[in-house]
Amino acid sequence: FRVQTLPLWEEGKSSDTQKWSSLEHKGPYFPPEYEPLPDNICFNYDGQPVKLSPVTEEIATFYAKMLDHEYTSKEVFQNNFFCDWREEMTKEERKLIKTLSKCDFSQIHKYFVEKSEERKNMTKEEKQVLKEEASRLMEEYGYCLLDGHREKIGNFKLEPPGLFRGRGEHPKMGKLKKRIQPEDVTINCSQDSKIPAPPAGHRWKRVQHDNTVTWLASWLENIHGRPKYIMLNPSSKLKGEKDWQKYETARRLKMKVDSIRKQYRRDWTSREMKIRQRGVAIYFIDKLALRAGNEKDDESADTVGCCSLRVEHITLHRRLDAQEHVVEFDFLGKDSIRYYNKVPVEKQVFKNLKLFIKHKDPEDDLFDRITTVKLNKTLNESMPGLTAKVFRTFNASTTLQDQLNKLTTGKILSYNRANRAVAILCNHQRAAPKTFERSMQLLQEKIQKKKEQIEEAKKELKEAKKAHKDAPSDKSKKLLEKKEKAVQRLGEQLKKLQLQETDREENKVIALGTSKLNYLDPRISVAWCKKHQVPIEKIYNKTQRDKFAWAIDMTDENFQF
DNA sequence: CTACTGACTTGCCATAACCTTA
DNA sequence: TAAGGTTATGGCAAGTCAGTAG
Repeated sequence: FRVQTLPLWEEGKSSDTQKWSSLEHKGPYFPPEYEPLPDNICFNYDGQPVKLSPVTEEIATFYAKMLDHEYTSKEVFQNNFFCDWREEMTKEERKLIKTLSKCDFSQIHKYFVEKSEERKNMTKEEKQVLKEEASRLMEEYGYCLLDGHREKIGNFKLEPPGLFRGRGEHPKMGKLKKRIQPEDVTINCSQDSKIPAPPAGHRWKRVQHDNTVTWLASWLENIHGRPKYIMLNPSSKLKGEKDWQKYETARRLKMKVDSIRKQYRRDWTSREMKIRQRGVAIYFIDKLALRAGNEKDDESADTVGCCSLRVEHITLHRRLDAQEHVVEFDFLGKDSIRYYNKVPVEKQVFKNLKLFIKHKDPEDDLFDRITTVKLNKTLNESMPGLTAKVFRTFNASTTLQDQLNKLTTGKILSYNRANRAVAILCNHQRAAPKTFERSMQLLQEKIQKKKEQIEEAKKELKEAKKAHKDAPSDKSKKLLEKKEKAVQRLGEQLKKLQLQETDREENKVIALGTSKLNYLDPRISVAWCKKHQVPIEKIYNKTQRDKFAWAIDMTDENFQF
């Protein structure tokens, strides 16, 4: 028995590091074995049909399936693929197949296009069978038993082999992602639980019983040699509590942020360069919601965050568009998403930036005296648990709360607007939907139609007015009122459509999902829904409601972030 | 300090599932 | 009832950050 007097973040290590006391599961689900192509489907080399060994053929199908994608035309992709492919070939195949451009995958490609077509054209019954099969799988492998509770697993299926794509200009694009064997997989579960059985004829790499970690299984992916894990679904208690804790940390920052801001402003004039750099970096992280920006190796796409910004990523403008001390940012961030922003900054920041870039080449680090580790150490001293990413959570949630407090209408569109403000702050982008132009056009046609209807209704109203004036009667009065109402109703409908149009237009390249799922304290949204009697289903779909069950459960309408 | 590893969160996208409309 | 559009879900890549060894 222990009375909990310390706040979560100061609790002793033992309770902080132990993640469960019992864990039982079925192990990962392995993707089906490779099914060789039918004999009539042929790979051709230099105009001649070649029957490939199963291993070589499988890899060929990976490439063939991707043929419509633009990236198969990239040199890096082709070279990586061809190199890895040749390594898996038999001696004879390797001797024969020497040039990718002589490889003809078109039959294989066509075969898979037809197959996917067939799948699309399946009957309802056939689809039903598949669905049942999937739910059986989910039932068997999709859940674990954690501390006696049945919890959903996030990704119980192992990733199938294929060709690595990566995001942006990734130097490893096209490399072969190998099939994971049971012998590659480490199982984590409790000692006294039923140990999952490896597939027949195989054994696990290892079975361990480590309750200081939350994963159920892990393996090393061969592209970067980094571990991957099977973990719980966000709806689980374990993840939910962690999520709650994250927002509580952000709320503690809210109490502390004034003094932290004062401190980093003082740091701008420090005698020590590293302290000045740190002060400016934290300012960027706070003001612009930049990510920390860990160092990266050159085996991945060239992207940066705050600490890894280079001189070439900023341009300083003494004046720009009637503003003073403007910093123009232009760099690729996480997932190679472009960050482009022109920001007026404090004069002292501007001065410092000038100093930081002095005598440097474009490809030199802007902040050469600091690292994310040092920066986070400083932040942690200001407030326990504080790291760079907490600022993103804090600023995102604060923005949502402020916006919702400002907009009092309680309409979904207002909520989306607030959500959008956050997404813009965090630079959450998406590719414009393929159907965007078309759906926009459809909406505009609808609006046009509505306008015509209004014209018509107005005309009718005018006539009714005249009729009522000429020969007033109960009937004419009623008609007049009816027409007035019709005009009003149509007007409202038009307004709604136009609002929808703006909403959609503004959302064209902005992704709302990421902030909703990862940055916005769900209690803000739950409270807003309660206050305005908006059903929570309008804001959160089923998955989201499951993930935020903890917040839906505990929050009343008075919650403020 | 740096380099490296491991565990966990965050992020965009393709496609499946669903829903509306002609 | 199929076509076409929209939304939900799964997939997996790519970040963050702590810990450890040297």
